Amino acid sequence: MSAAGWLPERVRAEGAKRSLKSGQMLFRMGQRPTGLYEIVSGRVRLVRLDARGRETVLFTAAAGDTLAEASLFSPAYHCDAVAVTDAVVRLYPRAAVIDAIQRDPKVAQAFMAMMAREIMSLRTRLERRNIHSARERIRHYLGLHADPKSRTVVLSGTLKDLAVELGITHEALYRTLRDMAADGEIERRPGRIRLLRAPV
Amino acid sequence: MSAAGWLPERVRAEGAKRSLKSGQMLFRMGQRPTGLYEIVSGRVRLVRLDARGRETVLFTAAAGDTLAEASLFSPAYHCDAVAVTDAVVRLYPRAAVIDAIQRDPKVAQAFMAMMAREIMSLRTRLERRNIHSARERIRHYLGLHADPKSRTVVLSGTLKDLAVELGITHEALYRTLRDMAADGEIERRPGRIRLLRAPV
DNA sequence: CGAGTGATTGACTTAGATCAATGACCGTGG
DNA sequence: CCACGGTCATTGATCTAAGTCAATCACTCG
Repeated sequence: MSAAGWLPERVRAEGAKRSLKSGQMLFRMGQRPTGLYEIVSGRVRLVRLDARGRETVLFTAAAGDTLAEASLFSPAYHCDAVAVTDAVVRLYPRAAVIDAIQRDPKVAQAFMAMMAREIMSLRTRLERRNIHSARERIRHYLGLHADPKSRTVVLSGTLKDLAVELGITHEALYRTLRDMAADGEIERRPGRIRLLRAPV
Repeated sequence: MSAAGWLPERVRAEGAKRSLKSGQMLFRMGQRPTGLYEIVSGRVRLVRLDARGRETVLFTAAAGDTLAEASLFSPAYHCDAVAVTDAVVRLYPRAAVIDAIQRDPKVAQAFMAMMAREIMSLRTRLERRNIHSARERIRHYLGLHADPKSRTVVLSGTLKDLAVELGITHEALYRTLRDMAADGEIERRPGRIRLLRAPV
């Protein structure tokens, strides 16, 4: 998770929770950034007006995601943030975060490591989206998330969530899993999937 | 670009070019990281053996991409890197990079800002892949890449490259652009596309 | 006990992938 | 200077995997 585990206690303690109703704005383009947001629950969208004047979604943040890291280094928000569900966020004040990073090399190091990991993860997820076949996409996901020892993937959320992550409909996911199980490629148990053998 | 423009001259000068033949390994999982790679030309893949023992692609790096940032903070590579075309990379030694980051807060700041921007960009590209319709995907891209004044997108590469970025076949891209032009939504000129009016 | 959601399966439709062919360029080697 | 091989751009025809719509069952929760 890109949760703010890298932040020192001192700063974490300053994190102020804020509740948003669905549709409510968290911040607006052009405003001076107030800090780093962490989504506690619900979903928040980063939205920008494009060249045509239409709203275009840059990113939909869900629980655990961190928002507006880039704004830490910039004098103004480059997009709007609006809650798409009722949501709770935690705000870590900009000054406190920057101060912690500059004061303590350990914190800076941890912050950079976290961002580097986030980049890796995003690149892998993007790579997965280059795969056209649903089955291959599922294999890509399972192969990388299975525990090497037990060859088992513990599902963190629902199958519907997984379908969203994979970029396919939940129906397609159900059907493909069913087929993979029928082919003896995987074994299904509630909340987990076990890889059985290499496909033909 | 995530090019290493944030690196101080001193370190940049130490960057040693290395040429790879297609298929050649750049580094292997488990090895001690040597530094930060920047792709000059060609393509290099990050590959890992998954739980099933199959090779799974984590990321395909192209010119301008930076490789193995995460390994800067880790004692061993977590995957293999192999050239998929003849390629040229530049290596910035690990010690020099880390030293520069720790010595100069400006460099650290720039590095963090670069990573934050990279994260934003990746998230936006991932968001785009959630869009199912090819036309909407193209709109998303054009809307965000058009110069707001001229409403014009200057294409950096070929249309085939753009199709890859969008995750659709080049045929689908050609056809959709043709249709959008016919509908008066865009205007095409060699190497650039101009947004005309909001779609119905 | 309804209401709400996840899981699952069936039927039907379609956007986009695939396969194929053509013309425009472009560098280059004889 | 030109023919040849290679890539890009483009369009047509065809096919199919996956999306869409819809219904059912199992659960959980207040």
